[in-house]
Amino acid sequence: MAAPGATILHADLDAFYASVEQLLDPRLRGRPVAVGGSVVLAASYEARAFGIVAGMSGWRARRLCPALVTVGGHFGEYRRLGDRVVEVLQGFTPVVERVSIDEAFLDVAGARRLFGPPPAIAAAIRDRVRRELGLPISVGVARTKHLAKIASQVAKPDGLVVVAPEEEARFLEPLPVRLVWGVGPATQTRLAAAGIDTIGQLADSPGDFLEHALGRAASGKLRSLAANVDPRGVVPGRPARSVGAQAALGRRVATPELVGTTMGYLADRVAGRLRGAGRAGRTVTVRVRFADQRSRTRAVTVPRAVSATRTLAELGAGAVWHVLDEHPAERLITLLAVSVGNLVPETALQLALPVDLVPPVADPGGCLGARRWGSDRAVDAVRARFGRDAVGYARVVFSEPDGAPDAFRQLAERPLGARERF
DNA sequence: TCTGGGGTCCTAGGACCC
DNA sequence: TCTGGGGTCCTAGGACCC
Repeated sequence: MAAPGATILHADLDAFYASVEQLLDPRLRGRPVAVGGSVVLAASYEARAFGIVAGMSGWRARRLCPALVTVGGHFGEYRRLGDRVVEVLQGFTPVVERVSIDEAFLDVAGARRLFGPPPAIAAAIRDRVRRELGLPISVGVARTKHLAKIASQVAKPDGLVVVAPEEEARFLEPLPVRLVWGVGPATQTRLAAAGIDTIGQLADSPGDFLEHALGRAASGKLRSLAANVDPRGVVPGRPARSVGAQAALGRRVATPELVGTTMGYLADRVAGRLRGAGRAGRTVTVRVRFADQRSRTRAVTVPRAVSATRTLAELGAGAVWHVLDEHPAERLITLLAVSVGNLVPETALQLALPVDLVPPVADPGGCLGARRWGSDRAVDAVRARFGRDAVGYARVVFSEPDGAPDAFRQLAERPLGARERF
């Protein structure tokens, strides 16, 4: 079998939010820019030179760089420009897998006849995104997704790196293990303790050592990187496997009112997205974080998939109380989260079930859910016309002035299915 | 002065069935 | 009845990524 050749591209916009801000306001170009308020969501490369990184508190960032320009963020523009970039990519091939708002894989194997060899396509993409949208984008080209992603990281900022098949080993050898997908701070520390800092050293270490240190899956992933076999193809439009939402609460006493209101708010968000995508889920998982930052999760799986707001809120609140009852000494909580997994398409059949077929109590997602689903649909329709705030739960409880804006939440959301456009 | 939110995948153990 | 093996589903927690 012939080698497939380096046809996988990973395209990654550089310091995306900050670059958009510099695009919108020319006065910001060349200056250290941070997007966000109390927390830095993104930092321009000029700001990164001062050691400022995403996730840092705004307070600390300003100490590191007094000249830092902090901007609130134009979240609608991020989404619009991210979508435009994807349209540019899709002009070269339909095989585009979007990973997040600012990042995508492409397989250009079928595009060579029209647009030339993959490195030329990568260069053309960079050129068009720069000229038509005014944004810097880095691209990695290789035989596998994994390697293409590493290549784009090496290419940053504003660069292009092509890894030819015969150069793979030499390319990887000196790179830090941290660039490997799946190696985070914990694994990096463990490897460093064993004297392993580079991918080359990793490739030279015995397989059973890796398996012992990292577990079967992670070591297998590393081995396949070293051998450069990556079973994952580029899959356009992979649907999400779970949908969730969380709310930080400060330090609050867990009262029935607090739990009920918060779960209502979170269920409203999650169930709304599920219905918007025509999906429902059977497993509801909640997370409770206590004042000491430790958290507990609890999951319940119901026979019939749920997408009604009130049903989800009730299941979630019940699970939260299970956790709280198991920790009677701790009454201060700092965060509540709910997530729905085991997703299935929401069929019309589910709604058409006769109301007297199954008792509602035994079937939280079904018949009772059907009636609720109808009123949820009415709310969805009003919101579609007049906006989220037109009807529903009082959001004012959760939108503290310097908390994450609602638009930012929506940016982090991943597409659920065909009906929900990214 | 330790910060936000939305996800994926893996592991390990238990329940249950054949 | 006991022992063994295999498969599936579920739960809780952790590491990691954007």
